[in-house]
Amino acid sequence: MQVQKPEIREKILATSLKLFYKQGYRGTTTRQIAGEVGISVSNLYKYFRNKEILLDELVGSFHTWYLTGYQAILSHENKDTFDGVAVENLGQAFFESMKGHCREFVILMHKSQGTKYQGFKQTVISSLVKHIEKETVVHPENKRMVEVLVSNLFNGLTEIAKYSRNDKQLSSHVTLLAHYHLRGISVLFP
Amino acid sequence: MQVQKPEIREKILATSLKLFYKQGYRGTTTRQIAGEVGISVSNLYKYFRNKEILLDELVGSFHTWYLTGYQAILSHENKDTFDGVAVENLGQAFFESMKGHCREFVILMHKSQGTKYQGFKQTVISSLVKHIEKETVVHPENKRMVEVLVSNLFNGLTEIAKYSRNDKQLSSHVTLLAHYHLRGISVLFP
Amino acid sequence: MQVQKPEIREKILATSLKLFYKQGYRGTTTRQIAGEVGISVSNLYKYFRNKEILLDELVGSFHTWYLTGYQAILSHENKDTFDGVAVENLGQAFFESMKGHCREFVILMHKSQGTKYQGFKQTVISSLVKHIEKETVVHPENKRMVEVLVSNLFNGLTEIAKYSRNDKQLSSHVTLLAHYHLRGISVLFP
Amino acid sequence: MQVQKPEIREKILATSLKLFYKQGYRGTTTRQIAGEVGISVSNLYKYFRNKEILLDELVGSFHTWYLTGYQAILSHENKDTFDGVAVENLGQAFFESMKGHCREFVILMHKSQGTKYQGFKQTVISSLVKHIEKETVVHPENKRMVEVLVSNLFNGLTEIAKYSRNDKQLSSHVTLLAHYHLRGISVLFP
DNA sequence: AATGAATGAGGCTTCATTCAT
DNA sequence: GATGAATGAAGCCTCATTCAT
Repeated sequence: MQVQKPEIREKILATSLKLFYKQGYRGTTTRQIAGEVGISVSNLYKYFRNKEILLDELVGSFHTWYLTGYQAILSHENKDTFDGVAVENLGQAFFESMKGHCREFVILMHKSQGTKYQGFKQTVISSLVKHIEKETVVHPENKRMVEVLVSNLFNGLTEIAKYSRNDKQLSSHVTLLAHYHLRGISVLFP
Repeated sequence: MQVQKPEIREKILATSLKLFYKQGYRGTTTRQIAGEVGISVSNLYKYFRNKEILLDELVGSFHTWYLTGYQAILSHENKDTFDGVAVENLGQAFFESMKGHCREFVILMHKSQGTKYQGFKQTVISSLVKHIEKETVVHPENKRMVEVLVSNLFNGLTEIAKYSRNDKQLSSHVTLLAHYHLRGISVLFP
Repeated sequence: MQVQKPEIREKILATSLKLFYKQGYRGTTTRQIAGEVGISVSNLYKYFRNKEILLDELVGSFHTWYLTGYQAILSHENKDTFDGVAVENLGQAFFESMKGHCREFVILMHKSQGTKYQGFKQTVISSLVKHIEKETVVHPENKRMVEVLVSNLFNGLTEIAKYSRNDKQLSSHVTLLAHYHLRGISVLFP
Repeated sequence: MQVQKPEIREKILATSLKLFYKQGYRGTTTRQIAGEVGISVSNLYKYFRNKEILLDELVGSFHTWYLTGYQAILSHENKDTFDGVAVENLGQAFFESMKGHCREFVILMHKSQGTKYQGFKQTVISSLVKHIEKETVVHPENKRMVEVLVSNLFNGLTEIAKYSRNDKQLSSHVTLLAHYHLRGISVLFP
């Protein structure tokens, strides 16, 4: 509850983001974070009550925001979600959802084993699957396959998020991915 | 030295497979394995010299076999690989490569962080990407995207492996995935 | 309390002797002993209640016998000790004391850390030192030095015991050592 | 990273020295060290990365220094080794080599089983034996005996090291030992 | 506000020993 | 008489976390 130096706070967050992203939550040590920041471990705990809260600060609000916007899309109230921009299509929607938060997205998707966020990937996949099943008649023996393709969609998004260096690249590759996905998906609905 | 009672040995292997599969290698403790099997931790070590060897027994031979057959496919000597069956196309090849070893495949792909197998996923992806780049002219700005799509292909295989209960399902879904993939990939080569 | 096969019993003893001699008591494992004997560890325990008792069987009687004869020598009742042979001098006495039991002697001297025999070396040294001090006037500032030389004497005996392959060699080298010792010791009593 | 409170660090070193000295490296547990120091085991590891490093800190630099000076003596470049003092004879040389490091010497000689230093004793003995054989004609049947006497020499040094409380005592006893040794050794060369 | 000191819990592994068949 | 199965205690080490200054 004391006045903390914002620079340090930010540096801790930045370093944690980098390390969680590279090594995962479990694979990253408080000692390592403190070491790279250049402070003592005990000082780290002055800024963040514990390791999980660090993760919360990094991805918590994005997590909430993402799920909210995501649900909105799925329930067709999506005209104005994701940062106030009207989303016209899948590619654009996903681009908006990740823009500026690629590392958070990757952490949530692939690097949160052992935390309360570990179900994120499954959640977003399942939601979209259910949505699709509501909208479309899915042949029972294809149900699993729909899950696979949705998983693939998010896997692709995550991979793109990993290397994207700017919005333009992100946007164009996500669009490509959406096309790839949509063209491919027709396999299931001949 | 001595051959142990198969029931327990098998139970350990089955339990480890289940837990590694669910929580990953690192996320699974010897205590937990022993606990679920219903034996003491020290007894576990009578059956398997250490934790990594448990993983070896589970995926080691599959790992070797997979990489061998995989290289054969990539170098076009693939007429008779993967269990002696002639493979006519991508779907069939991947089906043959996973048949009967779905859980092993999943563990190698997604659950081997912190072991000598941790590079498996990257290896199979990179190999295929290089292969594609040799065979096809890939526009530089699409290179990353090829990686994404290959990653997607293997992600799909892994997801299918997760729920497949019999060869027929596995075969048909892998084939579907291959079609989905090939149809979708045309996006990159308009 | 069942009838045990003498061959196995002997083989266990022989193997333990060899291993304790080579690696020390602590450095030798019951598994290793059983393995080299070719029986199960649990069977080993049918023959010997525990690891320390194994050591007892190997060196216990020699230990008692040694100390008895040794005390006899020190108290000048040594005319007929050590295997019924009259000992005329130091070299002969020590030869008699070790003859046929070199490995036991070495184990007692150097390889019994962590057992009730670990004080053996210190005991024999101290006894002889006290004896000398009773027999001779030792200048106070030389007292420690007497201990050193006695320790040296036993160290030499142990080293000779390590490589001696027959009684003749043992006898001659122990005699040499005694001469070396006696000639050298005069340094203290000029 | 950080410099620790010297008191505790020193207390750990002192306690380890004492315990290694008394019970050997293997016979001493981290629990025991921490217990005697009055800290938790985990705290011990804040000061020393692992058990072997504790030993290194205790004897490492002495070990290097000793072997260097020792080789110098053996190759007759020994006029000015061991702390810059010209050594005129064996006794003086050994005194210089041990001065101020008696406990380290003892640990290296007798208490380092199971560590990288375990060959020290054999090394110094073998070196000197080889040196003697180069300088002198040793009758084949006496070769073993030379080894025994050299072993005895170092055993004596170690024993003296064990109780020596000051340089004067150390010096005079080492000198006495050298005389004892040289006078005794003439037995082999009559 | 910052840090060195400290720790309990838990992770992997080995060992001597017991038990049921 | 022999053995595979089983175990508790202990060993080394790391980690997230707390406390006193």
